Amino acid sequence: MSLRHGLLGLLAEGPASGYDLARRFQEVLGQIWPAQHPKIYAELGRLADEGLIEVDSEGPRRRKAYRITEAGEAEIRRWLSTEDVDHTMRLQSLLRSLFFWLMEPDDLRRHLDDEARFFADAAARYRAYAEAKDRGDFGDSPQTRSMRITIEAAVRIYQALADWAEWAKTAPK
Amino acid sequence: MSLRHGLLGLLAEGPASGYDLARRFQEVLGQIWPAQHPKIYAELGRLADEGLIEVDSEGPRRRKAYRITEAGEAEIRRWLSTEDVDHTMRLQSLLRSLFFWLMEPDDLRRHLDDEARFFADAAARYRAYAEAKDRGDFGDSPQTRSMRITIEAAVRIYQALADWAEWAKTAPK
DNA sequence: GGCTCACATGTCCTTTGGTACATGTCCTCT
DNA sequence: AGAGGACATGTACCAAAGGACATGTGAGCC
Repeated sequence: MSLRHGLLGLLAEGPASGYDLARRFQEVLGQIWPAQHPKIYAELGRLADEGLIEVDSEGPRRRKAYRITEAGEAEIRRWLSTEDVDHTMRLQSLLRSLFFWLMEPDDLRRHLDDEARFFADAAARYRAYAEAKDRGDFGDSPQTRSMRITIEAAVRIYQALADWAEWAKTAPK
Repeated sequence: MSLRHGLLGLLAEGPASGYDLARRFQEVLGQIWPAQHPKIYAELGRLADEGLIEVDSEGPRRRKAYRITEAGEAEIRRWLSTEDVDHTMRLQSLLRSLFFWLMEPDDLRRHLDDEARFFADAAARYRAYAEAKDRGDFGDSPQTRSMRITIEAAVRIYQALADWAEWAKTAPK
């Protein structure tokens, strides 16, 4: 359960509403850490109950922005420095690849083309994002520097998968 | 829900018991597609109810091996060729990297060392596996050729992440 | 003034994943 | 003969994820 810590971490950057957080999850973490708004609102409620965050302001359209508390900041730091990292990935593309031998050659080629395109597009998208950051489009705070590191990981993973899909086309059937 | 199709795919290679399947999931797909035995037995029951698999043989120690049926093979093929791939990954390492700015430099360095080591070890483990396959240690069936492709993906992803962790150490804080 | 759209928050229900617990069986070693 | 360990299957429960549905609000435009 690290949605909890994902929210705390984002709130450590500054106050935000559930809506804001849902959008940030979607934009930055799209495929890498999906989170739907129902889960986010529910978790925010729980975090507030436990005193890890508190209501910062209420705005128009029932908007409710939260702010991290000292207890919350202590908790996210504790998580970052003492909890073990969960390294599971659950990549459906890899699970499927185990069963390529069941596919017709034509289907497989099409599939690998689609996969290569998808991963190359994703890599390109994150690469563009990285370049914008390097140009300074988003300023140069510690937060953006961390984000730059995250983006770099995304670029490298997607590029590795794109290369893999291309390589797989040449592998003996 | 692709545990279902993971099981069907593995059973397409030949009859196996829940225990066998749990071990194969653990060995080959360890971090890439974890599955606990309770889920596996439950899913096997459902697959049998739906006629996608059937009991092949009963052995000592209550062992029950299943065999894929024609309907089951049709279903796995249908899944492979017509269902969209789910590309979500949920990599906790990347989520955490967003919050590196909250960590003390010493903690962060230690963390990146651990991450680099973990990913490099994983890459090495899969690389050794790949080499054994290339030497022909596991024969040369279509199934092992598909497995070789899966392993190649694992090698590339883990290597990319290991390189990333090393790179992150040099990135400006 | 009314329409539409983005903003904003939530409930409810189903599926999936994971942990704990429980049980039975055969083999090997001492 | 007995102990321990790997083999083998399951139940029960809880946490997490995801989709469907519902509702209210302010801004901009025609």
